[in-house]
Amino acid sequence: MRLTRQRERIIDAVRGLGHATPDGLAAAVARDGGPALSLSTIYRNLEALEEVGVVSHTHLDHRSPTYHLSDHADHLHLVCLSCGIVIESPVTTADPFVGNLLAAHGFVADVKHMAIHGWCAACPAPTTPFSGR
Amino acid sequence: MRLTRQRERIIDAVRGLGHATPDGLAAAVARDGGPALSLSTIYRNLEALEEVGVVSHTHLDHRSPTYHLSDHADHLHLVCLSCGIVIESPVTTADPFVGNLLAAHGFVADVKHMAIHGWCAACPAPTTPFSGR
DNA sequence: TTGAATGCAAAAAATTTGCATATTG
DNA sequence: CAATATGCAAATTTTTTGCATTCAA
Repeated sequence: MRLTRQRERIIDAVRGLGHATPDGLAAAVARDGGPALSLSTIYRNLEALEEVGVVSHTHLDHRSPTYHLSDHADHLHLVCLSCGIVIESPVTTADPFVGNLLAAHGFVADVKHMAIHGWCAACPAPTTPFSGR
Repeated sequence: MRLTRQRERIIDAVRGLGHATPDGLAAAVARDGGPALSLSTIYRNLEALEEVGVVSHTHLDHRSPTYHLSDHADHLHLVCLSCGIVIESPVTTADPFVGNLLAAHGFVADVKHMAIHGWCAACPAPTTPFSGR
């Protein structure tokens, strides 16, 4: 795999943003001084860099995936359905749950792949057991 | 809210499919004998029916949302990243996890909103702690 | 009758793909 | 030099919106 200038810039941008969408990366890269990168280059490189293990992605919502350096992948994400804040929590928080799933279904869960949605401490959670929204 | 013929057909289709994407519903409704429904009607009605509490949606993947009757919303979903199978598990499986999140972050989790991804009993899970994919 | 609902077509938004050109190793 | 990457534009896919027409209550 070649180390191109655009790949370096993308990696730097991912590092700088922490959690970045393809679109957000395009904007960040455009801000770093160099010429803008084609969106297709960004998409193709995120895929390539993920394949090699440099970055990984999570779904914070049902829209764009967000990318981060694989070094920084040791936590799961909590997203508030009300205010949108993203909280990071150590994966160990989910250990008992992961254990239950393994015991009950033989299912090996990767709780980091998709964020857990709900309501943060600052936002009022619906009192009625969630209507599913 | 009016009970239109198309709404009845959509509700029937949701009931019949169990987990249905807007697109899948369009196909199912087209198969029930009557005339096809406009996709915009489907989208608008799913939103309206969810507002009223008749249906709710979950994200099994990062693409289309899947809808089900609210009656049938008492479980969380496990999706295999390898074969795609969808397993339903009682929400109580997540109780300890939900408790941890509340204690540690004051976060009220709705574990049903997004599916938990991982590998089912029949598929080999990556040995290396997941690379994030 | 009349406001809510539908259908259709066009607009958006997010990715993906084809292909000629440029670049790394 | 040769294979890999890039840029651009066009094609896809999914969802949303405007508007004239139809329909349930």
